[in-house]
Amino acid sequence: MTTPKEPPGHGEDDCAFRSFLDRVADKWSMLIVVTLEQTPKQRMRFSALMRAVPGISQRMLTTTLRHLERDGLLTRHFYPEIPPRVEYELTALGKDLKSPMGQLVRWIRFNWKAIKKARGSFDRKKPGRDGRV
Amino acid sequence: MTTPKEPPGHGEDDCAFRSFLDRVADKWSMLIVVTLEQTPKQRMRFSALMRAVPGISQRMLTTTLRHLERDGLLTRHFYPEIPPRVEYELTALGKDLKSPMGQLVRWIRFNWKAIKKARGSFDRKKPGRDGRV
DNA sequence: CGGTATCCGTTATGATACTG
DNA sequence: CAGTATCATAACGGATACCG
Repeated sequence: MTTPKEPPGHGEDDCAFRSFLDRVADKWSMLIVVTLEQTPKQRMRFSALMRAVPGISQRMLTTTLRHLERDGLLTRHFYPEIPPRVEYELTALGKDLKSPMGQLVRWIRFNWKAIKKARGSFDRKKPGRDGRV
Repeated sequence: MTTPKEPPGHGEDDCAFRSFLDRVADKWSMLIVVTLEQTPKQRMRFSALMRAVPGISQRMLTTTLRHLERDGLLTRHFYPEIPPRVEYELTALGKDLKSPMGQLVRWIRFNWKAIKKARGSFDRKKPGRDGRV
């Protein structure tokens, strides 16, 4: 974002808000937060997260975890053993976020069949306009 | 999404879920849905949305509205007057979504100062690692 | 194990110009 | 007014290789 143009009538506060929306309204961020929410131990190792969030690449997991750490939503616990062990845990702020985020994810899980159906009928009506699956 | 590669061990259901997450967990989608939620008339014209969602370009507004329409979250009412008038309104599904989505947006509005602060202290500790605003 | 660095194709998106 | 079309660019994100 980096304050692209500052739309008139809105200060940097609004722009900052947007940059957080960008971060929080992110697929991987959501999946990681709800995954950490659900684990009984409250903490998960890097490799465990990798397995728990299917489809994520090592690079995206690292990147997203750093962003979440930077935003104060989780903490990284590094144990310099051999082999090294790293555990991630939601902060108080992160635990507070898991409720609204979890609700949204649950909403999608519950309603995606309706969305799928809507997409089907929309594509049938307007074949050439937005046919991308 | 277009079913990119189907990560092993997960059916199309999971993949479909992801594609909806991608769509719903989107900055512009969220801002549009919560904007439509808040308008008293329940409906908004294209130009009104353009004004209500500061910073969005005409192209992104059109694109996002089409996606939301395709997903069955809003309906497009076209009045072939001169000049033409188009109004957008949340469907029942869209109105159902506005609650979890609104909560998330409200959470960010309420907590972004804490996030801002967290970012500041993180960047002070690790200057070279993730300096992007 | 838990990363980091790099390459590189795909997608997202802003700017601009044009139209019914 | 409410788009559509086109272009250029930035950002995303996967694959791969290497490291402490």
